[in-house]
Amino acid sequence: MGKARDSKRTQKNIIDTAMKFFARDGFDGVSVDLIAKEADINKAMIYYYFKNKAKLYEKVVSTLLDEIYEQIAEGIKKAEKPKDELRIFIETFCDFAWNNPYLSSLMLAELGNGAKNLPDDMFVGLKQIFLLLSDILKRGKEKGCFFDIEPIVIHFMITGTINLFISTKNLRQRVAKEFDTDVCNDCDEKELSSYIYKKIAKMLKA
Amino acid sequence: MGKARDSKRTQKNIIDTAMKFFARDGFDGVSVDLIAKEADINKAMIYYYFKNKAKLYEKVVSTLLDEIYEQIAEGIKKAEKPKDELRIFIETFCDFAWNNPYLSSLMLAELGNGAKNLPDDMFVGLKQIFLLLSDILKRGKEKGCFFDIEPIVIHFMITGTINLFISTKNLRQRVAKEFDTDVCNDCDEKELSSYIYKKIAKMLKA
DNA sequence: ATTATAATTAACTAAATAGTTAGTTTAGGA
DNA sequence: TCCTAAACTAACTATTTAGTTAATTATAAT
Repeated sequence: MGKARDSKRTQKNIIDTAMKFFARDGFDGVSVDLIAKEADINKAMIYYYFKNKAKLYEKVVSTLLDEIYEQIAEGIKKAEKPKDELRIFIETFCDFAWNNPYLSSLMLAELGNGAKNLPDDMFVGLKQIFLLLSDILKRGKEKGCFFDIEPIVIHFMITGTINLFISTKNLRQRVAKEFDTDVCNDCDEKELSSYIYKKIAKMLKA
Repeated sequence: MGKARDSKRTQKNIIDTAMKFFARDGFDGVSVDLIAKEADINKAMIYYYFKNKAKLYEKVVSTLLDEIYEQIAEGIKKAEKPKDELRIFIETFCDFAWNNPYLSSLMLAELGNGAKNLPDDMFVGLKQIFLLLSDILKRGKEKGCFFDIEPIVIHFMITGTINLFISTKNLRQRVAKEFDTDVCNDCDEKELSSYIYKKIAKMLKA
């Protein structure tokens, strides 16, 4: 029944549980005791494998950022034109965030507080994703298909919109129930990414 | 030397100090003891005026949201065409957030965690700001100047971009120092808002 | 089977935390 | 001047927190 010792599994179990609660309540909003209890392991195991709470948090964030970076970088390879690269960037980011909703909360939290929970050499993960888009935009500019580019602003426009949309899923439902305002509650990730791509592409045209 | 008793001033002092630290460290990242110490008042005064930590936080958030709402609503009145309303919405939001940088961190934090620190009747403040923009877009659509609108997505695009840009000021400086990537560090709030307006306006055109 | 080592546990500590309480000071109106 | 209510303080409590420790169990190689 899966109670045999298995260090890999214990570690994954801790990371997954920690991710869930760090995303919901933030670094300071979760206690190590709670993570241990929810993961159904002894608290000392967290210190055994991750040294301390901060290191566990780093592991959680870097796990997510590495994964999404890989997926986007992989996807872009298939593209030919900058416009396709842009579309794939948006689609892949959206798809990943949709299926790993903890990413959006964690990214917003870290960007919102100046990455204060991440050590200097760790927020590189955030930067790498930005550079991926920045390069796409630069190539597009050189080839004459994108105009009047401020990469960091465009980056926030795309990733910020997606992260906010995904992390406010419950909030938007509350709004829609109490007042009848359209807040795209039925919208799925394909519709979201295609709308954003369409709009951003238009925005960058000559 | 301003040590005379003055309940209004004490309360403002508490709110201002709390705002600063809640914005930097989040609701769970700040202790009431710290706020009291930094505000140089007795901790019991916080409970005397605000009942508890959660209520103080609500007061901080609603203070900011009410102010920005008022400023935008006031500004929009002067506009004639929907395009001007949109421009003023962006300019005013940008201007306010630039001069009250705690707003951006707090908004991102609340949106990122589903407003879990706000009671049901309080996230209305967030919604009101959205409705302001939503109405502008609706009017613009009726008058034929805006096309293919998803108000909530456009809202996140505008406010998300501004909030991220402002709350990452330090982060962007770190990035720019270590690697030479352009992340708009010299950009002021006028340039930011005019760039965003230009891009969003183009995006919404027929 | 023995043994070394990796995985796991229960029980602990010291500090920090939100919130309370009982009492003291101050200002302003009667 | 005296009285009252509002403004303020110091010291406290009960709980939670991150992190530790010493002892125990399982595993896999010899």
